[in-house]
Amino acid sequence: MVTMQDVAERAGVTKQTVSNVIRGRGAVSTATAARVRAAVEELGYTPNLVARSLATGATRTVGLFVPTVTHSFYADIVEAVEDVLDENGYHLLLCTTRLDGERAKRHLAGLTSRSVDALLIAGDRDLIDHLPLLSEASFPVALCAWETEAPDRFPVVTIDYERAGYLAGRHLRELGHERVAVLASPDHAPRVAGFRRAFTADGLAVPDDAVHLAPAPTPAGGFAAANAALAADPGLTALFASHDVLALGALEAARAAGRSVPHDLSIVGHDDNPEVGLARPALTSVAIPRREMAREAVELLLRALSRSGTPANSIQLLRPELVVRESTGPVGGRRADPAG
Amino acid sequence: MVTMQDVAERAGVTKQTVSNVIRGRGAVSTATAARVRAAVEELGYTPNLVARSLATGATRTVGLFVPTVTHSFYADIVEAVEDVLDENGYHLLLCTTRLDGERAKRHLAGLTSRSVDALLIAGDRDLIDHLPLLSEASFPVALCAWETEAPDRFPVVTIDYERAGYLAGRHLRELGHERVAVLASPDHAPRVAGFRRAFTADGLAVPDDAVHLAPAPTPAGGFAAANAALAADPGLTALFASHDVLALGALEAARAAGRSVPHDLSIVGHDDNPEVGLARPALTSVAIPRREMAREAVELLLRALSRSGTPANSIQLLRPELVVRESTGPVGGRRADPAG
DNA sequence: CTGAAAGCGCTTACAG
DNA sequence: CTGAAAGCGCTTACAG
Repeated sequence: MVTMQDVAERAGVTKQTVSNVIRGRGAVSTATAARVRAAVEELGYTPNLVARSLATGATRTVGLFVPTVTHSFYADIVEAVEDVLDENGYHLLLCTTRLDGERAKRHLAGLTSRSVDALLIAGDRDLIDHLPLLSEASFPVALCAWETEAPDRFPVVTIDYERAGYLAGRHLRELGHERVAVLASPDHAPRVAGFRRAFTADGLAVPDDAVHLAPAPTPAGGFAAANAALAADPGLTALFASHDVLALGALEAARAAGRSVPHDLSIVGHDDNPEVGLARPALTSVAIPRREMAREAVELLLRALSRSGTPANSIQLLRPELVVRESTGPVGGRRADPAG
Repeated sequence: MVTMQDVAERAGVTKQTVSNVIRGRGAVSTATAARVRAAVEELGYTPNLVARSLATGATRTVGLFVPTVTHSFYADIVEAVEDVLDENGYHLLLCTTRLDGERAKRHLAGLTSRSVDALLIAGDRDLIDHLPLLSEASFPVALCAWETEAPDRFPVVTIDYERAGYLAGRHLRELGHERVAVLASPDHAPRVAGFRRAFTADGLAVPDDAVHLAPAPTPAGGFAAANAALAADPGLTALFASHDVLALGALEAARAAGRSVPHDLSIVGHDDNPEVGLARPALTSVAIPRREMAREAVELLLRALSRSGTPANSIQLLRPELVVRESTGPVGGRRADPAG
């Protein structure tokens, strides 16, 4: 491979002049610079980034941990992270942990070995036990998409999940619903709490036994939970699913039970995944700004890097937004009027 | 940071003895090794991978280009690639090109600078114009998931897409269908050709005007194409969609046209994406072994690396498989008999 | 504006 | 089985 030394000889200068020209630093006469550039061109020189990293101590690479990339939520995060990185001349080292704590730990150890300038961990509970390993890390670390129990050692950029649930609840309240149930995943306590708050704020309550845990975070799980909810209280007029996939199952359950949505039953989801717009009826859902969240988290990291300091140990909450579609309507089963 | 030299001093040896112990190479007495290991432990030493890379010339990192990660097809590929890499002690540098040729080119240049040991490009037409840059690459490069015009300079691991289309066609033929149409994306010529071959093989034909290009690779695009197909030939008994998303739109179109699937119209998709099992009726589709394909491609690369040679310039085709579900049935609209 | 020196932290032959 | 030397290809002060 052609080295900086080769270019230097070709241009009749020393290698650090070449270095100066390439980095655009230091003072180099335009004539010399031109000669160097010509030599670079002729030789097809391209700097060895590994050597540069060893000299500078920076790899211009950021590590990202996500549980998986097969969910649109994390896929969006990965792409948003990559966008910010790209804008700033950084590369992305990706690790999906896939419910494998050992694997997560192994990769963590690899990254610690100075191959990464900063690290972002997106909602990755596979890593929760290994996070202490990072407290001695020599590079900035941040957490994002963390709904519960974020270790307070690291800066966090996440969603105001409690408010997300609240928005869903308030929407249902505004439509007049009083008897409602929740289909929830175990990890979604904050959004469930927010949902309930919207009712207690009005002097109502969502009793504990109206919260139905889904056996799995899948449509089938939502189907089962919705059936359970409907069986427990046939007088329900609305359902909040702590995740869209559960809501999709709930739509099925409503159909199976002969209940028309939203006339006989309103359903609100959470996350606003792309597929929910395709459901019939299109699902009302709480949209959470995933890409913005990812951007903020990376920018926090990059800021820390440029100040060569540790990031402020803060927690930043992005605000969710309710997206009203067709699956929610006023209590009482009034048909919507097609004409405006 | 603690260095190898620090460990050596602590253990009372020289640094290359430490190096030997860490790499498990060279002959070191068990007593010395134990002392070194103790020193490593006490000091919390972790080797600097960048320095090692500079010395060895290998980064143990493989680059992967994909168009996006938000499609389950590519998400699966990314995870499969990562699995193989992880099993072999390699890291993943990910680049999603997102229809941005300039960005693709920029990243390509970055990787060329010796920061990667090998490169895998998965079905990425954003890079097609920049592939020549890679012909001088000093590391092995492979292509996978390439349906058309794969440059014959690089080894390719892909799907026998022609056969995928053929399987769809043969299935329909076996069910007795003769008047069929195709909903296609422009990039899917091979699968369309395979589909047509199943008919010409039986002395029938799928005329050119029975191939309808979808305006977009979305359900809406499939909907429009299916409507066009049905309008052009109301006597159609079956539809082949070159991609599942189009098939999803076709299901809608059938519903809108008052045609029951599969009784009045059979529909076959392609790719066997996870969501098609959730469609109603569940979609018959051609499953393509994406993860296996990705594994093979990475293993090819890794093999080349261990032989420190260039990979054989070959093309390897993985075989697709038809998955029959509910959206296809015998021609003639006979209702399926629920009892065995 | 340009050049000589030292160093980043490791590994690779090669002596002993 | 262990150590002294050279080198991987850059960058960072520092003279001139």
